[in-house]
Amino acid sequence: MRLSRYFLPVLKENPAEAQIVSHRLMLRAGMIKQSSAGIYSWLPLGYKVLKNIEKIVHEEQVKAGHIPMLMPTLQSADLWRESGRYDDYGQEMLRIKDRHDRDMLYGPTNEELITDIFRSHVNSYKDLPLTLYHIQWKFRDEVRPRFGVMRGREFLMKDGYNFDLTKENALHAYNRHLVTYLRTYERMGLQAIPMRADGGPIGGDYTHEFLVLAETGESEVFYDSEITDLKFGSRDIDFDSVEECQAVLEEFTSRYARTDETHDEAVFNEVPEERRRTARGIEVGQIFYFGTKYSEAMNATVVDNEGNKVPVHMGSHGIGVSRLLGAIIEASHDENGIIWPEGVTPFHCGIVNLKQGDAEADAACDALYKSLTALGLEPLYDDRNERAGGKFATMDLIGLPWRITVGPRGLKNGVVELTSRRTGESEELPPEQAVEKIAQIYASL
RNA sequence: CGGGGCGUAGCGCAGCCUGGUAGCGCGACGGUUUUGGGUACCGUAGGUCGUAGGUUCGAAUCCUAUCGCCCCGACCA
Repeated sequence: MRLSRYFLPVLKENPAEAQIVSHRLMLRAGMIKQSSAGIYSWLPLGYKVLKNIEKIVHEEQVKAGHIPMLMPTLQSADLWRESGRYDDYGQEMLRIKDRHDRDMLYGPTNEELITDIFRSHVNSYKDLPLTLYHIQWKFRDEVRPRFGVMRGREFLMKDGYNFDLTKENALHAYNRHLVTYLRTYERMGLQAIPMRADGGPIGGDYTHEFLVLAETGESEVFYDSEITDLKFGSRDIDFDSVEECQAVLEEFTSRYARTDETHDEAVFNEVPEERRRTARGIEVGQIFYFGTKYSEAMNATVVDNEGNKVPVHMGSHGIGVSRLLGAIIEASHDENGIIWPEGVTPFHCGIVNLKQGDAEADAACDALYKSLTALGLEPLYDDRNERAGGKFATMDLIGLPWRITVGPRGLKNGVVELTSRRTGESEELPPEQAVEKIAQIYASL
């Protein structure tokens, strides 16, 4: 993409409404525009990152055998009356009447809908196990939306639901989700720590929240410092293997790690003092096993191998897709702007032409652009007639992890400059080597 | 929902107390200049001061109502 033809409304000054760094940077980098309290338009750059995150979530779910689908945002109140949550949910639920005066609602979550779909079409234990998920917009009418997309009223969320014959099978699904979530967050350049959580209104004894450590996090967290040394890495997991998934669960959840909701000072004090950490965290996902709570209320049953009608064991699992943008920025930025991890960056690299209009520089940039594109990479070429300082400032602000700087001075020696946004380190290379190096970096992800 | 604050040009703000021709910086646009980290100068455009009502000869300014937004707290898959 040529910047002169793109839509990237960057702001030089900080908008008054934004207090925390991710919100400020998203507004300044032209990623979002507030439409009303807690509701945002996603401008092209923000939309690109949102789609990249969504893609990673999909890929990891599909790898584990979970099946994508899509349920509507607007739901009938009837199903919610059946589960008993129409009255329980309170004012957070946006209630709407249609022209026939029927009660509708903008879904804050989808347990009711998915359970209804399940019971309509699944009757036998032979159809289990089954895990369905979707990535869809949700609406929760928060009393006080804040922190930009981190606590909006409208937000994009992946929510998945597993249906199993037995508790054991459902717990395997739980573990499988834990594994997929660890991989998902790592691919986005995040360390998200599974912490024992509170069941909340959904209930359930088995639940973990995934927390990204950040000063601006809403939850206070307590953990054993050994846990931050754990990496999932590129290990291969057989998702059908109960033992393998269970082993991952044990590896990642056996050390102390809890939010303030479940924190137990006495247990915490058993951790050696030098390893005890207190910090703040951003919740970016949660997994639940809640047994037969919804299946019983909504009559979602299967016939087992002895001919008995039994309620299915269920769990639900969520990832806050839109919230992740804020979380990633909170975890990865500096005073000049965002620093995107390679896994989610909106463009693979930037090309800065220091002297627009100089025939040699223009030609070198065009050539770089072509070679990168030919390799399947997407560069953002700043071809505006701006001064170098302005171009650098824009690139730093929008946070592309790699930048190729092209100017007449370097071209005289046959080199361009390749700069890492994260470290700020530069090296001078012939253009084709710079392209190759970037290609290698992305190929190794 | 309790407490606090703010709505004046695209963005950031001053002016309001003490009523009298609506300002500044950045940005945009045109030009000159400059060109390796937000260059300098000249010029231009852009606001019925959130909205409605009231007081007044006269309201951005005072009064009332209302809408919106932000912050702290409570709340929160």
